[in-house]
Amino acid sequence: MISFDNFIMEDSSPIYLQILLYIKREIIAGTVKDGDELPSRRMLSALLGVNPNTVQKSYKMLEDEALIISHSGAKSNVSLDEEKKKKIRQEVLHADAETAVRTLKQMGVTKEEAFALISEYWD
Amino acid sequence: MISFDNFIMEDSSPIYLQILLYIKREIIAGTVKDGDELPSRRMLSALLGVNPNTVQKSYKMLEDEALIISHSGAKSNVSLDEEKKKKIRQEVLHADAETAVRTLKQMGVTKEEAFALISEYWD
DNA sequence: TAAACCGTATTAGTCGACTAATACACTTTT
DNA sequence: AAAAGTGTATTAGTCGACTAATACGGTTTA
Repeated sequence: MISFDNFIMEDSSPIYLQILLYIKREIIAGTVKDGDELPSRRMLSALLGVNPNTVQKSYKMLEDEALIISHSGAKSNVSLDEEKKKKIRQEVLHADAETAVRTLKQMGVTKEEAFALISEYWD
Repeated sequence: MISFDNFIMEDSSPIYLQILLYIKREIIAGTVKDGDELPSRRMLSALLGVNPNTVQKSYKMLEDEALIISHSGAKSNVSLDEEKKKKIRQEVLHADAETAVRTLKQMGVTKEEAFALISEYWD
């Protein structure tokens, strides 16, 4: 069962996108594997304090990307192979790194200062 | 006059916040200094292709934080001292670094891999 | 001085994100 | 078989972000 212990809700970004990204990042980390069971829409919505429809929207998008499979009436499961993993790794990791570099560079931070910052906030 | 050449509009985040953050990051970079002139609401909205009210909202929030001063009828100007600069540096740089580290760590990236990633996307 | 720009404000409307309540058919569990 | 949980769908409504059009008075500029 996928854990949402480390999920932190931001504002200024749609919740359904945050849930979507959280799951994708867990897939990249390898903590979520092929066949893993997802929490039900109702359970997760109760856990996060959001509406079931919001979770449903996240799950629907994941299903449209063929990253999960929903069996009507039963639990939903993760569906992964190496190709899919490589694809979302490229997609999410790329975007996150690019965004981080772009904002840091805009603020005039040098590469060495960036390393120092990363180190500082890593622990 | 503040330049918006490097401004890239994202979706999934309110435009008025993106403009606000862009200006704060330019202040941190030092490319925007005390007394600098801001583009007028109408000019910037035309440049970015958004509604004048959206820009007005960004400027109003900057004025509420005393980072800019608006003279009714005339141009608006940046208002900075060392204390303000230190404060927003702490606010924005802190948040950006923290977000970057949190997402990278969630994806199972090690500190060394993070350095390699930053290096890769830096140029 | 007159034109052109400026900041500010108001009103109305659209649209997406999200909530709320409910229903139905299917699967699993007891 | 019955109960509980599940995915899916529908309808209605709220709320914030954003657009659109317009107006007014002050400042700058030619």
